[in-house]
Amino acid sequence: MASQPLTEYERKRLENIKRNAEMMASLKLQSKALELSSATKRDRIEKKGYKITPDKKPKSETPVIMRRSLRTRGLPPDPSTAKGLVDNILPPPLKTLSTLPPKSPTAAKLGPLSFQEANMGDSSNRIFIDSIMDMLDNTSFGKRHLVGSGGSLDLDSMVLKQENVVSVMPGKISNLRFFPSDYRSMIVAGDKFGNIAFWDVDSKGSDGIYLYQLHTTSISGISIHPFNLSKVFSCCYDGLVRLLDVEKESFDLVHSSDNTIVSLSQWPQDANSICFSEGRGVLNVWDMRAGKSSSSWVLHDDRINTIDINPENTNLMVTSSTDASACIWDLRQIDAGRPKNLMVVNHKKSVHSAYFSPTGSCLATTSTDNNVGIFSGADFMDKSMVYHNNHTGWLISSLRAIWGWDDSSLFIGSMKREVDVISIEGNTRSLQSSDMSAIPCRLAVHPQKVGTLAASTSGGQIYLWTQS
DNA sequence: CATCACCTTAAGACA
DNA sequence: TGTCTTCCAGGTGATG
Repeated sequence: MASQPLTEYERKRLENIKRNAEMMASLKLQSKALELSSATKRDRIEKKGYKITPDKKPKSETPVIMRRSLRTRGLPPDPSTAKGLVDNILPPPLKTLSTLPPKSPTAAKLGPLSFQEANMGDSSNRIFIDSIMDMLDNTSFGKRHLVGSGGSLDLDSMVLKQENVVSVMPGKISNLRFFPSDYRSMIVAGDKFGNIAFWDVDSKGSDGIYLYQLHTTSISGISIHPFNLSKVFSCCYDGLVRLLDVEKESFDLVHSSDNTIVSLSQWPQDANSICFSEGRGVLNVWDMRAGKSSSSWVLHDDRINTIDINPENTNLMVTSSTDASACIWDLRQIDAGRPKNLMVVNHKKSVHSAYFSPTGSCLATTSTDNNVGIFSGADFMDKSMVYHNNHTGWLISSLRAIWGWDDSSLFIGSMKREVDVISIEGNTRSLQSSDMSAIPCRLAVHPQKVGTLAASTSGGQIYLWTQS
């Protein structure tokens, strides 16, 4: 501690901070359970009404309330949130504040989290479990990609029905995925409060949304194994990686780190390994059986935002990084202690995503330098840069171009509250709907259902586009 | 060179 | 309707 004399003001401020810290510490655990039940009900009750009329909600409180109570009660143990809380009480100097909350490595539970204690919603764990089980039992795995159906997708037939504008969770959605099931449409989404929501789209009833808090800060990645639907992983800036275990009715702890975990991926042919990025540029390959890292490489100079494995040649991995590059690696060949670098894509600014196309023969990158890079042809040598406004600021999740159901087009959210569709030739069209009242920043396509696309917002909503 | 303060931005809550 | 808070982006410009 510096030995500076404290002014009256400063002393008071410190008291407040201390008080807050104590309050948070004491509430940390129990408040979670408390939140769960209280917030839960509200959320659930509204859900239906909210679902149908996203514009207004007269008497009933929307789930958003939950967000508020969460923070007000000091649930979040992490420093950044604590800072915000203190700021509310004492406006002026945030300067010293940043130093005050000792970077506590989060108060996350370092162990499995039961459905019971993680459930933030009103929905029954039993129904959730049954739904998942039902999906596991009835999903068949044929060819994963509907390749070759080129041109079968008619954008004009894609619609956003009003009932498919749904508020599934309180916070900004940072990630979403479809379960790769031809039997059922189920979406998993993660938000900035560490919540994971499962939306069972086909359950048209009042229920169908299951909300769990697995983490303490923003979810940074979700991965579902393409052929093993029970392998649902989540990772978070809080340094944890968790795995859904339906049979044990819990979210297991796979790994905990002092560093942030930024992205996560799996190999199509191997359900016993995962890989995730950690801190500034580190990539870990994790052996699930051994319960430890089997490889760890520094691949970038800054955070790795996405990791993607080539579906055709699973030795190829592509990473995108804040260091303004995206790289393709050959995992078979180790070169100077790390995988051989086959290709570097240079952008002028941070690269927020890099994804292989469904056939694996193309690559798409998205950067805040306002370009979407498209690479095709032999060794991805045919390159084109398509201008696209990717400037989101920090309130909206960065935009990421994802591939549709074949190699012909990319989908990416637009600041104009539209979903832009970029053809591989570089032409841009867009999906528009007056029901998209917010920016659809993160997207996901249903692997088995052509024309079914989900877009998420900073307000916890999902727009589900379908083919009419 | 590394760290820090500050600003931008959209969206919901609230007055 | 206007105002206020958000907050792990990222650039810029100042400071140590």
